[in-house]
Parts: sequence; C-alpha cells; structure tokens
Amino acid sequence: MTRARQARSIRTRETLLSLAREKASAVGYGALRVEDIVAAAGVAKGTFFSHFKDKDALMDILIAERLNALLDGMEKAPKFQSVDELVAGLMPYLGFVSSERYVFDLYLRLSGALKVEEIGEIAESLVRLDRIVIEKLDRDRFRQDVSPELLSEGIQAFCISSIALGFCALHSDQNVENRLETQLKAWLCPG
Amino acid sequence: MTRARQARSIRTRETLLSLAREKASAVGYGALRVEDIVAAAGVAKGTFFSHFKDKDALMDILIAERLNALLDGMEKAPKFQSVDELVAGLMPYLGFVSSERYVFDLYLRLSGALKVEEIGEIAESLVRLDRIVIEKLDRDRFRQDVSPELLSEGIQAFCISSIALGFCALHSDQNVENRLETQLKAWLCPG
Amino acid sequence: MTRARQARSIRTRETLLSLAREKASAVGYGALRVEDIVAAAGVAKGTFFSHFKDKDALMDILIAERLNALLDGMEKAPKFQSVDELVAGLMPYLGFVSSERYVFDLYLRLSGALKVEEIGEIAESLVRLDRIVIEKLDRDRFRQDVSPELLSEGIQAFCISSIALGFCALHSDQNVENRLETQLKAWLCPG
Amino acid sequence: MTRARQARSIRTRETLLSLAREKASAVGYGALRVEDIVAAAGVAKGTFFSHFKDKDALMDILIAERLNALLDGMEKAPKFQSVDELVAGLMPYLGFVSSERYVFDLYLRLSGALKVEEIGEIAESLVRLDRIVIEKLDRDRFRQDVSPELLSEGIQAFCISSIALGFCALHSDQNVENRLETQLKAWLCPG
DNA sequence: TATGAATGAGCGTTCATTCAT
DNA sequence: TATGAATGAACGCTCATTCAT
Repeated sequence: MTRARQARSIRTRETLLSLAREKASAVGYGALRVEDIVAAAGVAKGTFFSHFKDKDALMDILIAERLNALLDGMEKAPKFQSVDELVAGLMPYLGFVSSERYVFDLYLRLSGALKVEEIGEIAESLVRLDRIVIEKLDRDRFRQDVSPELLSEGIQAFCISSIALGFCALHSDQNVENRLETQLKAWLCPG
Repeated sequence: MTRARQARSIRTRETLLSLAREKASAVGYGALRVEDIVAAAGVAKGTFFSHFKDKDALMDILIAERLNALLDGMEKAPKFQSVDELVAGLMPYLGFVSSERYVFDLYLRLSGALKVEEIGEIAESLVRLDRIVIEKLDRDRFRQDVSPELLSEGIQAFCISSIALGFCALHSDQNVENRLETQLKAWLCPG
Repeated sequence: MTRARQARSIRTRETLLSLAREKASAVGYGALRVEDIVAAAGVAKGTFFSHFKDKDALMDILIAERLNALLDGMEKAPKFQSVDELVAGLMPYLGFVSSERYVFDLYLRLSGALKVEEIGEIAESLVRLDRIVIEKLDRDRFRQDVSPELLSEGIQAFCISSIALGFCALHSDQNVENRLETQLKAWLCPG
Repeated sequence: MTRARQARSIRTRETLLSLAREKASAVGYGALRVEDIVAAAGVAKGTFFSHFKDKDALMDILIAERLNALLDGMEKAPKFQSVDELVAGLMPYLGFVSSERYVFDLYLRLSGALKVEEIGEIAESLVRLDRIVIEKLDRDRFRQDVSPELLSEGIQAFCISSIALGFCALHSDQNVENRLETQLKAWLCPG
C-alpha cells in the first residue's frame, strides 16, 4: 500500500526531473522555469514543491547529476601521471561548470552550506571529486612534501580560479585550460 | 546655472553614496535596498539610476572603497618575510570579503567582466591587490622557480578557496586563516 | 511634475476600480479574481498591489462604495415616522449586504479592525449608517426612554441578526424583511 | 472482524478529536491544521476525511462541545431575575465565542446552514441556547409585551453585536460586558 | 477504513529597472 | 537631472480536499 504510493511518487519525481533535464539541455539551466516544467509534466505547481524544496533544490540535483556523470568518467580513467593528464582529466568537468555563468554561480553557491542538513548534491559531489583526485594522482609523479589532501584542495582552488578568470575580460590572454595547466604545474611540480 | 546643477548633482551622488554606506554598515550589504537609500536621501528612484548604472554599480563602488582602504593598510606594511606575515597582512582584507555571503558573491562576480568597458572598481582593486602582493613578497624568502605574477595568482586562488570553504559546514574543522596558512605554505615554500 | 504623475496614478487606480466594479456586477464579488482585473486593465500584477494592499482592500473599497451609494439614498429620504418606513428605508442596504454570502462575511469581517489604522471604508460607512439612522429617526414616533445612539445600535444588531438568520434553513419561515420588522417594532415601540 | 474494525474506527475518531482538542487549546482554534492533527495521530490525511466531512465539521464539533459545556452551566443556574444576572449568566459563553476572531467567524457561519441536512452541532447548540434563555428568563421581571421567543432572539442579536463591536477599535470605549448590559436593559426593560 | 500523493487555483511577493513627462 | 508610477516575470505559498489503490 505504502509502497504503491511511493512508486507513484517516485515516478512523478522522475518525470519532473527528466523533463527538467530535457528543458535544461534545450534552453540552458539559467533559462529553466518551474512553470514550464510542471506544465510539461502536467502536474500542479504544488506537486513540484512537494518534491523539491525550491527551484534551487532541483537545480542542485540536476547539476550534481551532470557532475557525477563526469566524475564517473574521471573515475574510470587511469591514474594521472602528469599535469597534462590531470588537466585533460579535469577539463570535461570544468567545461561543464564554466559552460554557463548561471551554472558556475550556482556551483559556487551550492558548493557548501552553513548547515550540515542543507548540504546538497553538488556539495557532496565536490567531496567525491576531492576523493577521486586524491586517488588518481600518482604520488610518485608529483610533489611529495605535502599531503595528497592538500594537493587536491589546491587543485580545486586553481580550478575555480581559472574559471573565474575565464569569465573576465582582463585575463583573456589565456584560456581556462592553459591557465590551469600553468598553475597546476607550479603547484604540483615545484622546483 | 550649469555649474550650479553640476554641483547639486555631485552633491546628490555623494548623498546617495554616503547614505548607502551608512545603511550598509547598519544592516549589511546584502540587505541594502535601493528604495531605502532613495527614501533616506529624499530623492526619486529614477534619480538613483541617473547616478548609477544599476545597483551593482553602487555596490561595486561601496565594496571597492572598503577594499581599497584595506589595501592602503597593506601597502604601508613592510615586505612580507614569511607566510605568517603574508597571511597576517591579508586577513583584514579577507575578513571583509568573507563577512557576508552577499559580499563574497558580489566580489567574485564583479572580479571580472566579460567586456573591458564594464570593468569596475572591484576588478581594478583586484589588479591593485595583485600588484601589492607582488611588490610585498620578499622574493628571497619564497620560492623562486616561478614568477611573482604566478605566485600572486595562486595566492588569490587560495584566498578565494579558503573563504568558500569557510562558508561550508563540511569544512568547519579549520577557520579561514588556518586553512589559508597551510595552503600558502605549501604554495610559497615547497620542498 | 509631481502632479502629472499623480494624475496618471489616479487614472490607473480608477481603471482598476472600475474594471473590478464591472466584473463584480457581472460575476459577483466572490468570484472576482485579481488576475482578471489586471489582465483586463492591461497592467502588471505588481501595479495592482502598489495601489491596494491586498485583495480585501479592494473589496473593502468596492463594497463600501455600494454601501455609500445606498446611504446616499437613505439620506435623501424624509424622516422615518414608523418602523415600516424605517425597514423600507433600510431594505435596499440590507438587500445588498445579504445578496452574497461572501459580501455578508466580508461586511462583518471588515466592519471593524482591532487597529485604528486598519479601519477601512466599510467600517467608516457603518459609522455613517449609524449617524444617518440617528438623524432620520423621528424621535417623537419612537421610544424616548433611551438615547438615539443606543436605538441605532440596536437597529444595527437586528439588521445583522436578521440577515444571519436569513442564511439559515432553520429560520426560513420568515424572510429578512418580516423578521426585521417584528424585531424592530419590539425594539423601537415597546409597550 | 467487523466489530474489531468498528472499535478501531471509533478509537481513531476519538484520537483525532482529542488531539485536535489538545492542539486547539495549545495554539488556538484558528491555528489548527489538519496536517498537525493527523501527524500527531499517526494516521494519513485521508483518514481524517473519512471520519469528518471536512475540517469545518471537526471545528463544529469541537466548538459546539465547548458551547454545550457552557450551556450546561447555564442550565444549572437559577432563573435570571435581572439583566445583570442574565449578563452574568451569558458571559462565560460569550467569553469563549469572542476569544478568537476565528471562533467568532466560524460561530456565525455555522450558526445556520442553507440546507437542513447540513445543520451541525453549533447550530443545534444555538437552538439549545435559545431554549435555555427562554426558560431562564423570569417572565415577571422582564417586559411582557412581546413573546419570550422574540425576547430571546433579541438577546442573541445583542450578544453577536456586542462581540462584533468588541473586535473593533472604533468602539473600544466599552467592553463587551458593559455594552451588552446597556443594550439588554433597553431591550428587556423598556420604559 | 486507511493511505498519502496529488491537486487546485489564486494570492501575494520581490525589487531592480524603465520611461514618459 | 529629476520624478515616481509602472513594469516584469517568475517564485513560492497555502492547505483543505480528493482519489486511486
């Protein structure tokens, strides 16, 4: 009984998610409208809000989904033996994060939350990214004077920084990839 | 006549700025409303927009003002001989940037602009920060295998990263300052 | 300058009011929808709410308008020499109040407010009704052992009571008018 | 089986009622939410509606319960020999009716119903109030030119009216009790 | 009887920004 | 420059009620 209902509920939720996914790939995440989604799904607005706290909660799921898919790819790759390989491994992920200003802003905003109970999918995917980077770095190939955890933290800092600079006209001399490569070389292979 | 008008205009602008400054320190930057400012100034809303392109332009000025005041302090300090000194020098600046989520978000967003002509005060203050950091780093005390420019770029990346993590409950084990210190030591003094 | 704007504002407000009035007479007050009004007026929803605090505020004005028009009629009538004349004088007013359950409920709810600053048009029209009734009662024809103010208060109590009973199946043996007449005779001409 | 079910059903209904009663005394009738009641009872929302036609039906029962308890007290009292005694006898009842605007509104709305089959507990308690008042009025002490039924009707009208005025800031010069007393004296003892 | 997901359908909010005067 | 009414365009809320299982 209870289970049957849950099945229906799950179905509705999936419908909403997949329609949102579809719309997002058509018009971009920033242009997604709750009303369009519910209209397409043929459900009431109230239904949307009984499945997702607010629009951001949906975006969090949607974007994290994409991030996780990209992390899946990263996970399957062999260990990174060089900065070039690392950058190559990161680029699909970063490409998505920097694909829309809206996505980048949301990514930053939802990267963390002040309350643990508000930690969402994106924040968790960042933990996963961290873990993957740590695992995939072939320790022999990179500096060993600091912990892998710290290395990973730095890598993420440089990723964010590169994307942010990529959105800035003052630093358009290099693209995200080149800048990141330069920075990561200095970070991972000093001396 | 023209002169009188210009004088009045300048006065209006200054009034708006100083009332905004005042309100911001009372309620925070994020809670500042154009309506409140114009009401306090006794002018119409339209007047506000004939003085500032948009609300962001005002916030850009207001926040950059604070940043520049903090940079003034940094400029007067002696050269940084150690990471500790560097962190100590940066903290007032970072303290302000991390004082409100709204300020941090705006800082990131206005750090750059896609069009050169849209470069604002904050973006320029960042260039200044970059220059100051480069000047103040005593090259003999820090790694010399990379350019000062790159060093500075990394320092800024770690600053942003530390603040972002500071807004996240998952990383509350350390405060901004400690995290930054650890990272900068690894960045500036490898090996 | 200021005046010109005010004129425009007044015009918009009047447009909203007259369209609402029109719709109300077409579909009834209870079926009035804010969206229909703004759609008909061709203005944004925000405009509606900058003219009226909420939907009730509009209804208050609309209903009070009607009440006042009916009070105008009452005011022009000669003094009431008998209960029959009083009832006849009151009936148009009561007819409107009892025309829709929605109207009656709103009438009761907006008859007063706990805060003076929230006193609205309906509440004020009630004060006017009170004054008119006091003026129009030919003192010689009715009981003189109590003040006209008290008489009027009682008349209003019986009006409300009659309408309320009119909405009740248990008391459908008499109509509003008959019941009121009986009650008022006992109230105004005891003995 | 059937018996067991019926027993369970009755128990569920009682549970809902008593939890509702409890919540109402904690937060007031107006703040009572079906959701809270069913959550406290650990049953589904639908269950609520298989026990009560709608929320009003529950409120009708709950409020009528209280009214009847107060009427029980009134019934035990000796006959009213004066207006003062009558007012004193009515006050507990009126105190409850005027305790919350929500209660008063519901009281008025459920005092009658357009269809006899929709007559509920409150409406019946009003009939009872009417009967009690008629019985308790010592005819010798009050006007005898009109029927006790009419007297009672008027008393109820003045009760409603007094409460309504009590909810209005414009008439806060007197409290419910004083106003009622004045009105009833004029109504019951003219001349 | 019980379940609980889904509904409905309108209200009110937000507030930076525009534009005709 | 100044005015301030109007805009826009969606979000989120409400919460009693229904209905398929």
